[in-house]
Amino acid sequence: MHAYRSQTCAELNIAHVGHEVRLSGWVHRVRDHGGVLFLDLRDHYGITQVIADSDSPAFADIERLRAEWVVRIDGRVKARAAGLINPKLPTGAVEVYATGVTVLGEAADLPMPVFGEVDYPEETRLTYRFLDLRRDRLHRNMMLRSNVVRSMRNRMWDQGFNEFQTPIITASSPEGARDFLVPSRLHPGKFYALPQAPQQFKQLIMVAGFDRYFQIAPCFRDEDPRADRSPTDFYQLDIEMSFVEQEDVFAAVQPVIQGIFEEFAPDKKTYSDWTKISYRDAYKWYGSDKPDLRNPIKMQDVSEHFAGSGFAIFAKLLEQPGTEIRAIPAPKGPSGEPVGRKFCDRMNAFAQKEGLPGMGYIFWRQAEDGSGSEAAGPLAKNIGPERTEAIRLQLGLGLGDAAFFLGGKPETFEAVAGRARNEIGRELGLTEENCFKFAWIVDFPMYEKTDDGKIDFSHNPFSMPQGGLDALMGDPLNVYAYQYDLACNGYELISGGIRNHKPEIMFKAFELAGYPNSEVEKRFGGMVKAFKYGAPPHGGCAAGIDRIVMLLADEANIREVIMFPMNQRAEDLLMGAPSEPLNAQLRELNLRVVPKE
RNA sequence: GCGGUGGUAGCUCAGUUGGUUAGAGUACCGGCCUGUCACGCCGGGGGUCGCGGGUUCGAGUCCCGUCCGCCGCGCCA
Repeated sequence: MHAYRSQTCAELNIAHVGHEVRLSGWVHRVRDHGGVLFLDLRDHYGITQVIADSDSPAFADIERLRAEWVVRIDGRVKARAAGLINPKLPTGAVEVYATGVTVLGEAADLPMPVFGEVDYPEETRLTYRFLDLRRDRLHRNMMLRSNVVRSMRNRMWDQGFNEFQTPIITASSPEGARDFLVPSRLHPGKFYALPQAPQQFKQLIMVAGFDRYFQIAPCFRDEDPRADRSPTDFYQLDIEMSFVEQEDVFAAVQPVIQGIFEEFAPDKKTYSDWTKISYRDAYKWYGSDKPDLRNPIKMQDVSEHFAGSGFAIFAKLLEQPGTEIRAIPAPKGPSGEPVGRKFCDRMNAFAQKEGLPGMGYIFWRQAEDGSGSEAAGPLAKNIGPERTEAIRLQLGLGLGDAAFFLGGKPETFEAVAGRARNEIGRELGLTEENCFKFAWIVDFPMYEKTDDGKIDFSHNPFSMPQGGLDALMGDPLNVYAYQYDLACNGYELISGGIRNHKPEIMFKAFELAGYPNSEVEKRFGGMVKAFKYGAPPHGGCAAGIDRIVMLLADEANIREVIMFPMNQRAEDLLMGAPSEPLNAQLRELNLRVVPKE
């Protein structure tokens, strides 16, 4: 007999009746009836009921077992009588009559239960992560994650991609996020950095003459977390290909991602028409570069109806250059309930909470004289019936529907309008459930104006500007990059681009952002050098694995799909990270800690 | 850094307009129980009501400050 088990806790069935077996696992639950006691034994695979009565030599020992002790049970498989079968357990037709028990590991009083579905504080969950991971939900999420990663690798290999590993301790590169620095012992005063992504390495791999690279790569960024953003580190399916255009990358990636969603979310609809939306349109229509397309609401420019109208606030606003009035249509939901003043006022309050002066609105209600619909709301009165009707027609709205209006320079209100769109779609029940809707967001602007009026990269500095060197000779703000994101249900799942592989275009691109050639040589020297010796056109992308698993597991928080996540303050409550170094360590590194303030 | 929200037993929570000794479930300890599978029944231990200050005859409750958690904003190409 094996030292610990002859079967797992999921294996036994009617065919094993009469067999002498040995099981090991955790005491999931004990039900002590005095003369007979039941014990649910749990391992990674499942649960098997163990029974002992007063005739059993193991009875006294089993009686003192408590939840989460690790035990080995010797016993005999019994068929359960017809009325005693538990249909909720895969092993529910049998039970093991215990003849012996060995305690392999006792458990102290639990700070939280493993049994049951009760929610408990995240701080406790993270401090005792090993207990939380025993619970069904996290255990399932982690297995889902493992299977997703396996499937990703298989799908990539099947398409002829090769997996290579790139350094973890490497050079800092000012790509965007804050670096994690690692002090160098051999070079006092110098620091390594953890990679924010294997970006430069994968491009070097292309220059090195390999093709179709991928890696399940850890990425490190020292930025504040969000519900869908892990602090410190996360994993990407990193991809790069040579001799490709944007469409080639899309064609390689879509089958992998779509296949993963179809494989692991069979109960949900995975849409296969991945539309392409320009970055500017995404903001205009959805107020976001990662729109949730399950929500049918599409915002529209309605400036013409307000220019010179009786609504002075908007009419005045429109006299300033670069301003627009945008409408968020809010058609009544599937309930058929009219969108009324109460809802409109609540959304107006929402906009004010988000820092805007407010949102004007019109809603179309049953006319008091019964003659069809009439437009109500403060805006309708001010602009008069003709303009109101023109707006209604443009937005395609009718009785029971409403529309919200925002004005100003679009960049000042677009993001809030996008969040309002989410709220409206959710509250009115317009957002389609149980599905995944994808869109490639394309044509990202290469540059943006910072608050102090300077030109800086708005996204990835390594992307190829559309139009090449020529495009960089005009207004930088009109330059678009071969750069794209994949949006799904309001999340950014993938980000990528066709890379800039020409040194002269690269120097020019950085020059426009205020980086002299010397700076580029200094910070990206390795890559620039490589580009001087025969670089192929190349491009790729990186998919957020944590986020993909999060969507598949139907979790709203990324920590639910990460084995050992940090808390919101980037602390590991279980391992006690970060921690203070020993003085000896600091001396060896020639470092001194300067106390704050 | 800013905003929202929360903090009461190991855990999940209740606690009214300020009013006696702060409750329930669960977990833990003890007793009873031979067919449970969220077993049941009886009893017991367990509290700095996040912390500090204030108002009051009296504060878990009201006021001020502060710390911590979560969510969002900034930030994250």
